[in-house]
Amino acid sequence: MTLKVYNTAARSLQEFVPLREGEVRVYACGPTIYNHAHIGNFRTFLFFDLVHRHLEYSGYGVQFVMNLTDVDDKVIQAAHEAGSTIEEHTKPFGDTFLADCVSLGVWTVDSYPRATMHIEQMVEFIERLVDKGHAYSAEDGAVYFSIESFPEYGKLKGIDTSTLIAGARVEHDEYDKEDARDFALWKAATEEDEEVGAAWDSPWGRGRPGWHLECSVMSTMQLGDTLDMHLGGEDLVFPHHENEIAQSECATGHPFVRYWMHVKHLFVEGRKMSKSLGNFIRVRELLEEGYDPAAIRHLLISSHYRGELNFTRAGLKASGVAVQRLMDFEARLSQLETADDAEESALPGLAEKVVLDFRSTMDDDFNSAGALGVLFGFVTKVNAELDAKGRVSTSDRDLALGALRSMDTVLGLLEVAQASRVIDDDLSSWVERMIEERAQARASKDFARADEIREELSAKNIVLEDSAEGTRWKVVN
RNA sequence: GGCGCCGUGGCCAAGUGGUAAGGCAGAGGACUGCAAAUCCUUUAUCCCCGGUUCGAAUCCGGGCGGCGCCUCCA
Repeated sequence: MTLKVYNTAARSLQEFVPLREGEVRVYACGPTIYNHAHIGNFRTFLFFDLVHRHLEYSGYGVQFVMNLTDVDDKVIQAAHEAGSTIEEHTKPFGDTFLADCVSLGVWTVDSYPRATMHIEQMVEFIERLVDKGHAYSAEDGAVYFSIESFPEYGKLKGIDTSTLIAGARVEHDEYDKEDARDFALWKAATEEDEEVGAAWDSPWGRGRPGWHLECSVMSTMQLGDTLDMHLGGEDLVFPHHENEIAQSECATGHPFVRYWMHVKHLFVEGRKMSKSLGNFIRVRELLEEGYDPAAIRHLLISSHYRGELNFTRAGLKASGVAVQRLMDFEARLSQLETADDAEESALPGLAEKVVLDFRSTMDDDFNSAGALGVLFGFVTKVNAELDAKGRVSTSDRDLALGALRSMDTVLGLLEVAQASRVIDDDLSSWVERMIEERAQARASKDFARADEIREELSAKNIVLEDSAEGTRWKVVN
């Protein structure tokens, strides 16, 4: 029962051993808040959440930090186009991002540092690098990291740095780098930067931090020189994370990250999500269209994070049905009438086994797709047992329910589904009255009236289920 | 060009050496006033060819097909 994670740096599965026993310090590269987050972002953030939840579930003390990038080229450009400052521009997107997280059940993390709040620390960090000979200030007012001073550069991505010069289209001409591969730690302020409030004083004049810097500074500041896990989208492996390693290890003298994990980008309707294709789907839109947030969550965690995932409306619909099955199962168990003189059932055995299977599947590099399979297999077996037995003891029922809820602390599906289906008391009492009226109609064999009531409720997404114990109702999305 | 990934039933998706989890959809059945929910039954030569092995979806080689990164896109 040990956690195994795929470490990008090793390009293989490794047993997870944190620096300090029982504690895990995680840093995740969050969004750049220049626009609303899209579902691709959320595949990644939902994976972060799965890691967060599973680590806690496994008994670790977790310190989880996720940055929000509020100053970089994209932010500056967007603010400029909107005629506002970067602060004004990013504020609402930061807010809606956190709101989207709540909608999809992404747990709050310990800290959401923003680059603009750590300019001073970044300047100090650069000074350390300059002092140690890993960085130099250039004529153009920028400060660059010297790749040559860090022979291990390229180890994360597994590339030979010498190929960078020949092959890639490296930034050139307008910069005064000593080596084309060097990257900026500090950039001199342009007129545009000043206009949108993205310029600060520094020993090298007015300017702003390079994008890679914020993560190195904020992560080591809050979590220490060596992080247990660093997470991000696959696009960040190079150069972002490679550069973070270079900066951090040169500044601190310690290994930066023990385990790197990267999430594969998702597709939409079979194609890459991109501006040119205009196929961005924002979480906001889906929620406004009335899709169940739990269905979105289900779909985004239904395939392994390193595998392909093609996001489609059809898939979302299927996920919605799957979530409903889970909800129905939870309702069946929690509303089950138990009998303490009931004969022994298979529930305790099933409950114990499913949790073990679930854990070991999640321990296998956060295999959420496999874990869902384990969960749904449990649903079918328990339903069958309940059909066969009729009545079970309270303790057997509670064991099954406990197993279900235990697994959901990691998956968060019931959690999100229930949160989005809150019904007010007025509606609730109205439904109860209608059910009562229908019961009378049925008792007097007035099935026409009974069906009429069912229709009326159905129009409001309320479904009735008749059973031996009476009529239950539920809201479906 | 360099580095890398993927190809499992109608759709989605686990499994990575011992003869195929799970979800959705379809068909049939049980139950039901009708439904819903639930259960049962039912649908896979695991892209192709060759090799290793007692045994491969799983390992190796080749082929075909799809894709990613190498551009401050999660």
